[in-house]
Amino acid sequence: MATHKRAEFTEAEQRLAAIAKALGHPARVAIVRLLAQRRACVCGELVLELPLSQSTVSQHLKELKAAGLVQGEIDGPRVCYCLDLTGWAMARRLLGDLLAAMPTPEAAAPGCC
Amino acid sequence: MATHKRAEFTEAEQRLAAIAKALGHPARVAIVRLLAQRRACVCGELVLELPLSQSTVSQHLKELKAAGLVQGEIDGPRVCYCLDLTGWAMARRLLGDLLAAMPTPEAAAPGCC
DNA sequence: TTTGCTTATCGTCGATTTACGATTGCAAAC
DNA sequence: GTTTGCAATCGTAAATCGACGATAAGCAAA
Repeated sequence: MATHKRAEFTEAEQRLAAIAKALGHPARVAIVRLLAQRRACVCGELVLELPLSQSTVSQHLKELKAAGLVQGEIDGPRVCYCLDLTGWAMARRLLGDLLAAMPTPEAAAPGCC
Repeated sequence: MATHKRAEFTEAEQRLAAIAKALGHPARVAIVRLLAQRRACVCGELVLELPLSQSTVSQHLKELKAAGLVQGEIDGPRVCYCLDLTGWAMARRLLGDLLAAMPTPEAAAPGCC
């Protein structure tokens, strides 16, 4: 099998993978969509909008926060969540780069498949 | 905790999540990048380019195939892998939709955070 | 047919994810 | 100082993931 190239993975690859992973669950896609929709920051309303328990929603929010896609600020007894626009700018850049590198069906590649 | 809305999740949310999940690993990002780079379909060369064993690479390819992002054709003793352009068109659409729904830092939202 | 190469699959292991209820923590209101 | 309400965390259980070596399967050439 020869030896590996041990190239490990690029910083960009890991960042992109982390963002993609954070979006790799329907609930988290739904959450960011909800946050984008009502620009005003909802908090526990998310629980009412989702078919999940409060603790589960809290965990998903934690992962989105870790991925840098969501911010949370304590606002009195409740917590105000909203999108982390800086993180989304990064996501836009990384995803855009990847998609730009992928050929489109129109520009059919001369490849074998 | 009131009762849930039981909205479950949209078809689009699930599709997008599946695609994102497939890209949620650095190795798989690296694989699709390699496939885009050398338009000609590489096969086991991927193993040489990645710091992973043959079986692991095969599994990642299987997941990418399941997500509709990669195609494989048997070509004699080896297998010819390449991007599934139809799948990438879908990915482009779904990811584009999501990113379009997200506010940019310039268009600062009047929200609370 | 047998050999050799390439890829897929099996079996396994530990780590991680997903989900939930129960508990804790915290800030405001009483 | 209590009480109330919201959200985070803990603990847990089932499922999935990521990785590997070993083994099987497929095809071409010898």
